[in-house]
Amino acid sequence: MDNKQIARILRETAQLLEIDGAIIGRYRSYEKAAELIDGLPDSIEEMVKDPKKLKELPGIGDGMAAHLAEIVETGDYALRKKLLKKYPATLLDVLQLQSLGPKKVAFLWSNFKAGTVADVERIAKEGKLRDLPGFGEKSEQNILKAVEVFKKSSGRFHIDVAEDAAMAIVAHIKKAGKAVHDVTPAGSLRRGKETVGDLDLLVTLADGHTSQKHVDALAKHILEFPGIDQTLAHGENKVSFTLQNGLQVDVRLLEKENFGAALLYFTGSKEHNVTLRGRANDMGYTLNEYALATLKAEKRVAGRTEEEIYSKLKLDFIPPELRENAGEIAAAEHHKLPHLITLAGMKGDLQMHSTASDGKNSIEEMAEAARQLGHQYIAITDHSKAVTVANGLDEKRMAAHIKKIHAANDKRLGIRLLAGAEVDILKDGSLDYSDEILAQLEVVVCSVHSYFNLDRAEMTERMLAAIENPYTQIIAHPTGRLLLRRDPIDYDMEKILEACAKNGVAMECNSYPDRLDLKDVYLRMCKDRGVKVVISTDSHSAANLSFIRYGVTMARRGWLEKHDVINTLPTEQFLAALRPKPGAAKLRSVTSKKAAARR
DNA sequence: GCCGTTTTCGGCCCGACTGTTTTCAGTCG
Repeated sequence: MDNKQIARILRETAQLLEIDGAIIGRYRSYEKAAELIDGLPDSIEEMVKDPKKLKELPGIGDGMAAHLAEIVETGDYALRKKLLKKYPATLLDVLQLQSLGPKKVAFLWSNFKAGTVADVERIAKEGKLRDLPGFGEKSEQNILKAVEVFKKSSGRFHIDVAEDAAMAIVAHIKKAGKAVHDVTPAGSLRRGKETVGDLDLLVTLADGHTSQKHVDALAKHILEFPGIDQTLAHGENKVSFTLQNGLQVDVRLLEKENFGAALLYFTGSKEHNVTLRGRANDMGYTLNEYALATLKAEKRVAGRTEEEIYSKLKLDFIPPELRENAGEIAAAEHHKLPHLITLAGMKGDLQMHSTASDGKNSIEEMAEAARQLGHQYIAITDHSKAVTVANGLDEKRMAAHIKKIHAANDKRLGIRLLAGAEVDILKDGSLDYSDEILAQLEVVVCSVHSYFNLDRAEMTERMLAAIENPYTQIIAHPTGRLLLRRDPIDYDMEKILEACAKNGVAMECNSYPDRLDLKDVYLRMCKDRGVKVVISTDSHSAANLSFIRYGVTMARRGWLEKHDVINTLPTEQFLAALRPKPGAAKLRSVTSKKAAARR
């Protein structure tokens, strides 16, 4: 059982304990243990073998160590089982409803045996909620709205949708003129999470425009944004609203003096913040969204920038993409943070489609758009024949298409065009083209588009067969996930990455906002295991090529540095870093033998 | 349940906002 799973079990325990009315400290200790384990580089499964070492971890005592041992051994533990006898697991769904917290959930459970979202909806619709203590007509309405949000979706949005909305709102707020010093997106958008639950925007007030009168006027202006569906809150320094697509937006109005503390606070993640505040306490400080201050005298020591707060906490500056409490704080303390890859470092794009299959633009149009982005090379990778719905190319068409790509390359378009294909990995793991065609391709990108539901063992075998095929160079959108729509395919990632490392096959970090596949944890595994990564867009139009910025963001979330990603290399070096073609490998070994003979 | 050079008992991150209350509990991020 990995750390994430253990952390989830502990977090669930904390929530159930809170519903159960446990005192704050008791459930906090489970939350804290979950936070700690979530961000721990070492495996708990290993650590339970040595209870003494386990108990050296802050927040792990005798009790928690015993729980952990039981969880690792049996997959569950007595306390959680006991709680789940008392309360249904579906109460955790109810707890997710906006405006319902542990107290009210417990109340509804004990008085109405309301254990599911559907139960709560029914009771609210019958109008039974409004007369209960602590409830009223308004909270009844809010709960019904929350039920709708819960039913409609996971309540999350693709990163491009969130980014577009943020840009539009920022532009609107800036129209307020000289009252606004700056507008900065924070929250999960700033951390580059692949989906965003709500938008957090920080508005810093210009000097001389900080009185409540000014703030009120500005808030009024913000609430005139044309895309607003509903205003949720309108306080002294915060306005919240939902957009017509359901995305919730929180805008905070603050003084420049507090900007750094607020940015840190509202960027999160929550777990990162909690850990930072704990560290602050240990060092004799207290940290809130206004400042870092001394605990005793409450004397302000930092707050204008994030940099000065990290510095006072004796930490290197932590890039937002890393703030997930996944070991970044320890790394910052020991000056071990990675030098993250940047968009400017990208030199090519290895997956895109043209009008030959399901793309919207010609080879030349894709080339020109890529050149304008500053790329030195791109691979045109249209679909193979198995993907009939995408007008995949059979061998004859592909042979002609390869010639067409070479011909376009000869036109000297200011960018190197590589003849590639996105070759389907068939059900049995074989590739959708003959070796003859594969040998003609300069870049062979392989991916799964069918039979997503094979069992884990079969899927692992299928992927291993594809990776061991000597023509395979890159595995595209490796888990096949579609964010908010389709779960990743299930296989043994450890085994797959081991095979990739052994065979020199690169894993794709897919930049398309619906995919963003691989996820951060797997990218980090690639790095740790020496698996090469390429960042590609999977573009289906020239406009999509700029999506590469999302891929770079994901790579940063995966702690990747320039040297981890091979399409940061110039053309010839990149080609040399790709897995050599079977013919080329033979050639190379012959020449090296000759060289050896000469010596 | 954990922790301690102010504490072995009494705290646990912290402040804003809402809605239901008439001074504050509950929720949220």
